[in-house]
Amino acid sequence: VNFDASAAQDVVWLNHDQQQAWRALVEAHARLLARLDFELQSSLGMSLADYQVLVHLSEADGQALRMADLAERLQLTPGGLTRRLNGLVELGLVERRVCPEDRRGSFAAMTPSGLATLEAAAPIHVAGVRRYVIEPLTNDQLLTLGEALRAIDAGLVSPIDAAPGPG
Amino acid sequence: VNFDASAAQDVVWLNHDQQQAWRALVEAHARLLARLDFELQSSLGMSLADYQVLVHLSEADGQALRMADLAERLQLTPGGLTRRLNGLVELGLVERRVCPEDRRGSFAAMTPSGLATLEAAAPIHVAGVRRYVIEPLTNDQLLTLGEALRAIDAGLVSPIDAAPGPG
DNA sequence: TAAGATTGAGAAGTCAATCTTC
DNA sequence: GAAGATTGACTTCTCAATCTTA
Repeated sequence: VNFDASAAQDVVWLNHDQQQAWRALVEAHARLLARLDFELQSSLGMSLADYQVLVHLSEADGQALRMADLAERLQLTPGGLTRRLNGLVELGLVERRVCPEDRRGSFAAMTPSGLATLEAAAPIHVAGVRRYVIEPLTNDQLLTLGEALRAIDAGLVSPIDAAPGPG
Repeated sequence: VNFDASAAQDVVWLNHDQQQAWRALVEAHARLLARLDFELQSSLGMSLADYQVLVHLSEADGQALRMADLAERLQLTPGGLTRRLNGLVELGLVERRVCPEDRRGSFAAMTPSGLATLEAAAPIHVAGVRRYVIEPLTNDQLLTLGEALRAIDAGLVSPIDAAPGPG
């Protein structure tokens, strides 16, 4: 590991490659998600955010998840998920169910209409991912991209309690 | 859930590696930016969004940029930039200047206080980028990550006019 | 008392309309 | 009329407070 022991005190700047990689992450991500959202929106009137809810539900047992569980997968706060689900419930794509074993909790469950909508949206979304993420990359680049991003993610799983101090 | 191929004639699904890379991009990015924002917020009371404004201004000639130019670099709409700048102006970190050559336009210019704030924030931000992006990766991974993301970005520069048709 | 979900208040962005200047 | 910037109305999220059940 390339560890500068004085890093806590001395600012070590970013070299060119580091700067480029970091900025590319921010910029490419923003443009990519905007494009994928636009394509779903303009073809089916559906947001990428709502699509993601249906994707996660479709992968769950019984196509239903506890609110807290779904919120974690979507990286949303509880309040945020409640409000996002309201829209999906009004559209009839998802329904709430009481949890029989813990009546504080509730399930978000995909409806048949939600499944049909997901099946209509998935080809459009996947085509976008292929077009903008898969096709521009070599197979090697794709593999390393995934590896690198999972390594970054792994370094972030610790809870946010405080900024790392010099100790 | 497995979708019937008849639901989408020419849809080529994503294989495991493709799926992993795409999801890692979304999830790692979200966690990373949340963390970097949190660290700036908790140490200096500054948002990552405001920090980005100062960074772009600091790199410009005269440490000032036209609003439209700055909006494009930040991937913001004109209205969004106007509102973000309001906050920075109230804090005294940025000021508006009339453009002498085209009085429709205006400049966003960094103030001395803005520069001082940027210089205080930069070490914190850079330390976060190093900690969460640079250090978890090998040098080779970092280089390929940057290459791959720039390739993705390059495929997205075309204007958003319509969803790509079957052609 | 605490945990799961929702609600009120507010932050920060978008879109469309507007005002000013070209 | 068109371009640069701002504003009004709205969307979608967060945080903190609340309500319900464990």
